[in-house]
Amino acid sequence: MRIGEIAGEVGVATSAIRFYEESGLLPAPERTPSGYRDYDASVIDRLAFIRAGQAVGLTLGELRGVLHIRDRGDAPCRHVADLIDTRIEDIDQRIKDLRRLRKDLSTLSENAAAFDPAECPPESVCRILTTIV
Amino acid sequence: MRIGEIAGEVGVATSAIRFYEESGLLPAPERTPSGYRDYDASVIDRLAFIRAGQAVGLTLGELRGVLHIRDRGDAPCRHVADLIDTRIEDIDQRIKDLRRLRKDLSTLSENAAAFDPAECPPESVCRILTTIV
DNA sequence: CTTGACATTCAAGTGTACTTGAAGGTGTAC
DNA sequence: GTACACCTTCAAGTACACTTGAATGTCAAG
Repeated sequence: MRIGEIAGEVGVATSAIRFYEESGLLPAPERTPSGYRDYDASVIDRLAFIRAGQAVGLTLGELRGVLHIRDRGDAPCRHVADLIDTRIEDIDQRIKDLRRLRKDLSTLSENAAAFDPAECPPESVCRILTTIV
Repeated sequence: MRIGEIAGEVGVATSAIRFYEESGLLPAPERTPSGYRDYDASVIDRLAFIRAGQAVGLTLGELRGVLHIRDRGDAPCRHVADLIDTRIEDIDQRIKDLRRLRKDLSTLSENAAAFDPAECPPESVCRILTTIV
């Protein structure tokens, strides 16, 4: 299969596929006599895996690690499970940070409603923002 | 005041200050006879404003907009209030997305615990991740 | 008078995940 | 035979907010 077919099948740009090859996420495929990349269907699973990993926020670097373990012949289950758990911790922290930020912004928004622009001194640029810090 | 003093005062790198000037967030300061930047204290408020804005997730582009309004002689209150409200909407969406992602990851993590690596077929790289998609 | 901390400019690098552009070759339908 | 979609490589660009490096100049202390 040519690169365009694969791309259409998986829903990813041909440039992304070449980029993944370049980045060590996909093996270099066979070539037709004229030099076109000639994939076999297995690359579709590999791309599906990459997409699934990205969808849960794993980086290409992390996915490359998983793929290398698989390519070595081992099952990457344990490694993937660890990545997922780390990801969960990251997300919990991110949500916490965002909640706090949201609270601050709500306060700012309330302050803003109560502010009279005519009385806002120019030297601090905008008092609304600095009321919280 | 020289750039290093300002930087120390506000807690920002000298390179960042030069970058802000370059980017139109800070006016070009006076120079000493030898060519050193010679700031007056007002730049400290301006940098404090930039830091406060960044702390609530505003981009330098947005802050530049606010500063330009202030430099035109107007009070940017209204504009800042709008930016804050937009930011709040963004954050609510982000939190929603992250919650959903977290839920998916929890499911994956549970699946992972139940998987036997020995029975994981190599062709899909790692079945854990693709169980959700 | 030299050392060392500080300053200057300009260009280029950082990280992430790609995309875009240039200049060209290939495959197939009409 | 020619149009047109598709493929190739390689370099550079994108967004964001800076940092780093090179080569050089300045200031205060000892």
